Amino acid sequence: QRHSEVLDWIADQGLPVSAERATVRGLPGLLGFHRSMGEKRDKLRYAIDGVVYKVNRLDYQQLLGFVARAPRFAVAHKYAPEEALTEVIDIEVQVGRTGALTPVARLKPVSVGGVTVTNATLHNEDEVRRKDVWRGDTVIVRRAGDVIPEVVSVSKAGPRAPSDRFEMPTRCPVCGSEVVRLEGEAAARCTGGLFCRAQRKQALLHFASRRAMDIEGLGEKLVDQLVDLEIVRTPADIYRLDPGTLAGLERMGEKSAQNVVAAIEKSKTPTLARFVYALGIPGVGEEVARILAKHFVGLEALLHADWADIAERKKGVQKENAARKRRGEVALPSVLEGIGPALMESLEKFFSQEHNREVIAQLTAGQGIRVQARRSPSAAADQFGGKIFVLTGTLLGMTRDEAAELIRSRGGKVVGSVSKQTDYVVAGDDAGSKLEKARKLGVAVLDEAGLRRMFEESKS
DNA sequence: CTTTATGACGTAGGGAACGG
DNA sequence: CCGTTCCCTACGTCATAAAG
Repeated sequence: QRHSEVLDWIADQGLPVSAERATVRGLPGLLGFHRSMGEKRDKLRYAIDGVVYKVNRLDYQQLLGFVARAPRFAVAHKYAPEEALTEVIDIEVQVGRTGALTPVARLKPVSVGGVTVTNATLHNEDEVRRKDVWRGDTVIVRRAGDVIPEVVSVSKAGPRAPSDRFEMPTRCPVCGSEVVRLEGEAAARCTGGLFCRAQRKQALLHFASRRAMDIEGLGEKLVDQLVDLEIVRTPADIYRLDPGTLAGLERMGEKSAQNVVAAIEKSKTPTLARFVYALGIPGVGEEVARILAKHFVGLEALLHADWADIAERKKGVQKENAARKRRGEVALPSVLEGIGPALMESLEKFFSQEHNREVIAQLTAGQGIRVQARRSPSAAADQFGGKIFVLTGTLLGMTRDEAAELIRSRGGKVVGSVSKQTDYVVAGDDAGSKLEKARKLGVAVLDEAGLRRMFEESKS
């Protein structure tokens, strides 16, 4: 957090101390500690990027709890990241998976915070205007949070010729399709869809990625070759690859080709959630895909969904619930909770395009991909009946992702932080604060063996 | 309105395997 | 055999979307 945000945060806690009066290891004031550590920073035998303040009373910690990614009883106060001056050699445009055109500053290589920075995203057209960055300008660069390169501001405007100004192209630099920027959106987008090489490549990479179809070895360079040589046009073509074709490509030997083919074979029985995520529908990430997979029995049901009707019903339920709330009655379950109008429109659009339906048909009918149907509500599937799990520490026999999937498949829910709502905390090696919190709240704690025993029980 | 969740972005660094 | 190339992931911030 930045300085002012930290002050706000401390003020917001409603604690009986102020930032200046709170003490840390005998030093007066959090900010004083921050300052004194800042002075010692260079002399330390290790690198630090800031200081963490924690509320050191367990009852206050409990009160404050957690949000998804962070505790609310602790906050990082970072030192201003190192900055450097460099020149903007060019501002180019990148085409992403969803067609978004992202301006990227190509920089004269410069060392910032221990790494050499040569590129920095400028996010979108408005951002370029706001920072008023032109080609040839000298800019201040830093690594936001000491990680991601960022152009802070222009330090000295270069000799600016009219052609040095960044203009968002009106035609996609890769496929030449029209570029549009929709009302209220920050991104300008290529309308070429999957006919655009750049979008096709990104879509294929996403399709194959670990959290989607998990085809190991199908990376950027390989996809580049496959698309440029027109060996692969759609995800379905991936499943037509044979070792001979692959082995003929650059940097691909017999071994690599075999490995890729084996990985492709292994990917043929995805869960519905993974398959939907792999399709790369705009706005549909892992979480939304999971919600859809839970709601629809299988792929067929999803393909035949009447989105206008669902949106209508959702609105109806929301209205009814507002009325019920006024009357103090129990609310009805929401229709497709977590999926609003914007996402429904995106889904409707994706599934109404003939091209997309064709690819899905090829994958499932032609290439033998069997999307796992949801299991019928057997005893096993419902074993955990909505019980809430938190995973912490390192598991030995399985990864945390695998454990999470197993729990979900049995009707359990996996969340990121421990609260009174949590039913079980599964603690692996080196479990930290979550385990402490579970003990504090009296939440049941399982070790890996205990979790496995629960899985075993569900089989019988 | 506020709060919460999520995806996109760039670089380093480690493991696997290519190819001379 | 060994230098080189490729794949993959973590990390922090911000924009955006949904729900409260």
